[in-house]
Amino acid sequence: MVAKEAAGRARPGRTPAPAGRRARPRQAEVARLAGVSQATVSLVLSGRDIATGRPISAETRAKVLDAAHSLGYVPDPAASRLAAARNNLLGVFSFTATFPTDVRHSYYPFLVGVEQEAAAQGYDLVLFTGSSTGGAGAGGAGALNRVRLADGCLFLGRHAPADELRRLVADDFPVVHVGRRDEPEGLAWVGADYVSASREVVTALAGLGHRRVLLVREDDDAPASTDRERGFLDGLVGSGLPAGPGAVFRTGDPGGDLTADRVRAWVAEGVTAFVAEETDTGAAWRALRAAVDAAGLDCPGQVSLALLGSPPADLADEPAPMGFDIPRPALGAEAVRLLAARIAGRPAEGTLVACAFRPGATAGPPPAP
Amino acid sequence: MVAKEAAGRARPGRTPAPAGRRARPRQAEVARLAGVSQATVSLVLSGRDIATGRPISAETRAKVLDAAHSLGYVPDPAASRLAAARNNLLGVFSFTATFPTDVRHSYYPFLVGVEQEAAAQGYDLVLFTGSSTGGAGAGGAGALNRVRLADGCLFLGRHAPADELRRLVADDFPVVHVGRRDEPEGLAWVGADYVSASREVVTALAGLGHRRVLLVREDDDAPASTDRERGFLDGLVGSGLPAGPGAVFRTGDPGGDLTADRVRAWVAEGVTAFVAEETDTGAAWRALRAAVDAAGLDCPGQVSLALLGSPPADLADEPAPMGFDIPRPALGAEAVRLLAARIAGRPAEGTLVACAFRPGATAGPPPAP
DNA sequence: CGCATTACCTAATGCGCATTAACAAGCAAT
DNA sequence: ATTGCTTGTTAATGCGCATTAGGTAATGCG
Repeated sequence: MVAKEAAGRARPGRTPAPAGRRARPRQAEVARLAGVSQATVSLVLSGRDIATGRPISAETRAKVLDAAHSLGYVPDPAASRLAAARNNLLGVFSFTATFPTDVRHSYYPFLVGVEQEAAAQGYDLVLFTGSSTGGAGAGGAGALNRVRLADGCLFLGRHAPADELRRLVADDFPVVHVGRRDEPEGLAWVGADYVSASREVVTALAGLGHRRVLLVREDDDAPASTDRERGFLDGLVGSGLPAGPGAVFRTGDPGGDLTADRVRAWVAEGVTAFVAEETDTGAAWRALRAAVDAAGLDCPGQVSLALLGSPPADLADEPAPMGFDIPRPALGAEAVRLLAARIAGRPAEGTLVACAFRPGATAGPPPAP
Repeated sequence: MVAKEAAGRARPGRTPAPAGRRARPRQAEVARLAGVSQATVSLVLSGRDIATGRPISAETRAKVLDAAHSLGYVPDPAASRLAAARNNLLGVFSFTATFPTDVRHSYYPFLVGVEQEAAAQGYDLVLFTGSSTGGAGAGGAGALNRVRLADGCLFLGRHAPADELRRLVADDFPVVHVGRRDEPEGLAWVGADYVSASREVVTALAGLGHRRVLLVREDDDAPASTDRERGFLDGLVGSGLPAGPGAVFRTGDPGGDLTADRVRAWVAEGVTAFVAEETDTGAAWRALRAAVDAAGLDCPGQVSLALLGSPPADLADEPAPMGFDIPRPALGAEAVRLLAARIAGRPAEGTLVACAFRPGATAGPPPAP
């Protein structure tokens, strides 16, 4: 009961205007000062007069603008959103434990592009953090709800909760997922073209002369993994190489982990190149590198390695592996463009963005037999 | 005109309810289904019935909750905020160019504490990004305005715009600044006690036997710099050492930059220990290290170095310098506590938090003359 | 049995803004 | 003059929710 007294709003209740200086002025005050109606103020300030062909005389415009300026009027974003379903705010929600604002964070490069494009489109950004649990959940339906404060929302991460997303999509709330995603029907997304990029890497290896290539992937059926595997197999087939189930190894497969012995065995069978998928942890790549090292194999010399993605930040100073780079900033920017389209009512479907091939220094011709 | 048609809201205009499944249900729908009034729904869902001693029968409560659940009701945060001036959202605004590539993580540790404490207090977090310029600014008054979406807001950074902050404070919007700050009268803040911590470092150096100590600081009059200088000078005086203006060097001072020659000159004059202030870029510390290195001076042996703060993350693997650690997560948590108090209407003033002295490995006794 | 309590619930109102129907002029054409 | 059209402005309404001032039925008390 104390709490209600001095909340964020200057005058919560029906208390009459205070004696001294007015608190934050409303459009009504501006209107009074300018000698016009509140509706006119709204029209002028939102610039909708010209946009909607509802003209306002230059004189009136000036009066209103003067009044607003002298009173220091600023709009209430909550009220705008309530009344018009627009407040020029774009939400960004990521499903990692904490803030993706850390530079080392793998989502960071996306945000760079997101922010640029958002600014270019006249939107401000609002980041919602994923971890908090305490929130306002009256219905308990979930923390995702607060994104409705914004005009639309971007989602980052492999593990966005499908049901909550489905709900937003069903309500026709503008949502764009960064990363390909089939799950909620009708969800818009932007994704990197892992299939083509992976195919290209395999083709390059084949071009160097490799006849047996092995993919090391994690045991996780996210689209990002599936797509890479498909591109990998496509590439094998396209180059006339054997593409049986033996060409793919899942860490966690029955038969144990990725060990030096296993690598030696493969090499003995004729495998001359290894390809690892990239994930947010980079586990597959690390495991592969470790095993090859432990087996005492020289990398560009005896075996070739490639990474279907970019190396993790902490390995940035090692020689760049063959592979491809995901244009993360571009993806972020494209996501914003899609979202803006959704907000404007235009439909939007999934969009693929091409990756850039990276020759790197970890691949060469196979050793002579 | 196309735009208005399919905005974020399911049914923007006065169009009657659609034929098929209803879009996002309102309290009114819940009320209808439960056979009670909308007001009762609000009371039950907000839990305010028991809180305010306004009793609701268990039977009615159950009916309402059932209805809300079966309809999948979720509250509209914008409407909550508008009606009650509360939505359990805490804003966080930082004033560095939003996603700067090199600096960012210096605020990261704060956010860790902020997030934890916010969750503990039942708040969700919303991050506002600083750079965007395109936003809704009808009044042009500024991007800070959107923080009003939240119940209150935390501000991070040395260079928060004073006038915009003043405005929020004047409007009695709950604001807490992380970092000591005098500027807008009545602004609540939490800060680290740089004065005491810096004094302690100087005292430690004096205790090792140093008689002439020099402070290297940036040419920036933020309170964080001023406080460190004051503590530094206090420490000199307290230890009976000379504390004239010659004891402080500002990078950017007339007379040029921090060079190896200059360092040699100081050493020739009898300076045996150097102290650098910490800033978000770590520029002073970097410059000092570089100059000492270039001068060919051995660090713990010929000169002692200390850093008034923590080393930047990219230097984390070097030996830790003498200095102090700012308890950033604790500061963040304390800031949230203050902000929650402000939101609840309790007044809140500035709060200082103590830093932890760090002996480090860059300081030893001065060389024998 | 009349009146004051309590217990429980609802009608009404407004938060600040955007939108729309309606209206008031002004002016051209009939 | 009457009609029709364009231009400029306003009254009225509602977004979804919280809150306050009652209102009604059930109970207690003298």
